[in-house]
Amino acid sequence: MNDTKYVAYEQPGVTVDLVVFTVSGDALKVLLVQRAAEPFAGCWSIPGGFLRKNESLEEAAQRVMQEKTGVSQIYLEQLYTFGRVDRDPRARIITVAYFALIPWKNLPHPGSKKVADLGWFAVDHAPDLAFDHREILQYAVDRLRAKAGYSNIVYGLLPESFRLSDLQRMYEIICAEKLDKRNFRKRMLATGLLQETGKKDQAGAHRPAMLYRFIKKEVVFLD
Amino acid sequence: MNDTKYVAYEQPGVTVDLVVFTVSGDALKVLLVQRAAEPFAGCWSIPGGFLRKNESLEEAAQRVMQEKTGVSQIYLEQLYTFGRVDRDPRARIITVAYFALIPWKNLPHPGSKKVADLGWFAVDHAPDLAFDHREILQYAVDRLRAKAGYSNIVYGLLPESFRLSDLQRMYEIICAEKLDKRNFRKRMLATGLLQETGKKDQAGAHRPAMLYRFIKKEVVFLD
DNA sequence: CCAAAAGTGTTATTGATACACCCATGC
DNA sequence: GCATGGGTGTATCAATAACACTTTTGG
Repeated sequence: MNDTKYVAYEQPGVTVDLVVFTVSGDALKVLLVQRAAEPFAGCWSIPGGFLRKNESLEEAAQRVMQEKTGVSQIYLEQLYTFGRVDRDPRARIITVAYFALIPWKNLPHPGSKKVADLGWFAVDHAPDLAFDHREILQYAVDRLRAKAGYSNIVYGLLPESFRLSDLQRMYEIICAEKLDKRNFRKRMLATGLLQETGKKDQAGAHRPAMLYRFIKKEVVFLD
Repeated sequence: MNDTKYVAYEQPGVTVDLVVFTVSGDALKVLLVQRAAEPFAGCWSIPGGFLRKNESLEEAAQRVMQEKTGVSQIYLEQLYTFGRVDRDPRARIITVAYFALIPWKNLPHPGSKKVADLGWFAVDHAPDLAFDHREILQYAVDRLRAKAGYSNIVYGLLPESFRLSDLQRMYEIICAEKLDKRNFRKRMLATGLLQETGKKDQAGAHRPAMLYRFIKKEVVFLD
């Protein structure tokens, strides 16, 4: 870094935007906020906020997450930093985008809440978005899809314990392709990342399923 | 993004830092600048500069590259944005780090130049670095090594035309492992990304080598 | 007893790895 | 003629992909 002027008033604004994913029903969904003020009043957008003096980028992202969903300590990953000169018509703003994964069941009021101006949208049927948020969303979806293929990242979308068929459903929904049950189970169990809980799920008129949990609560690259 | 205050003087400074790699001899090297002023005066650091009002992040990175090496239009990729609160003792600064690849032969005065306060260092023997630049460098090296494995990214380190043995050397130096010549050639030619130039290199007391070029001048994922 | 999801192995195909000799040139 | 790097093919092994039936439960 150079020692050019440390004049803060010359500096752009810095925000943190959060692409929050969940899976509910049979769709990958993203959390959006309806804007109240101009520009783009009434338009949907990705939730975000300004970086504060005494917090790191990661802390800002966790704070925004907490403010919007009431949930903390979830999986967050820095995605990309967007800095087109005219991306905000009011002022020069650069935004550090993060993406987050959260199990549908862990959300405070699953489905019913409909807090004020927040909404969950299937990523394939999202409305028009403010600013360059369409681009940010697309970037996040691409990254999630890619990363699902070579990591255990989907653990962030599942509750503490789950059936192998739940896990398979996550992969199928995220990557939008059907998988073979036997090969899938073989491969997953071979990773050594899963552990039987000993408990069995019982819901529905069929044979009960063994419940599993992830041994590591962090992203690991497979193979 | 929220509509909280657009007060620029509350905002952190934004810089762009550039981890510039090249391969020379048998080592992966990085470009460093020796700092003149405090803090960390005399200490080596990653080159960078403040983001200007009328340039995007990418443009700023290309400008810094031009300023430091005299080279433009090279492969640049955004790496990560670093924002620890105390990463700069003077003021709150967040930095968007990029990494760049450049063929040793394309540098203005290969080796001899030694422009002022610039130097090339083997990444495995880099000196202590200012600020959090050690962390940034490590992040860049990890990314380059990983990406070499599943993309054609090394094209950025080679001149327009090159021998297959040059290409193999790049992989071996970057990933620090020896590769089998026949398997390597088979795999590379199978990607369909290489094209014979028709010309042959002639340098040295041995059979001349066919020169190849990359068909695509962009990063492509393999397999 | 019927519907619905759980659970379980084998074979075929494909891709990855290991490995050694002859060739063209400059000196 | 010898030293130097260029160029080539095959056999083995490992990973992946394709594929169908039996089990346990609730109603």
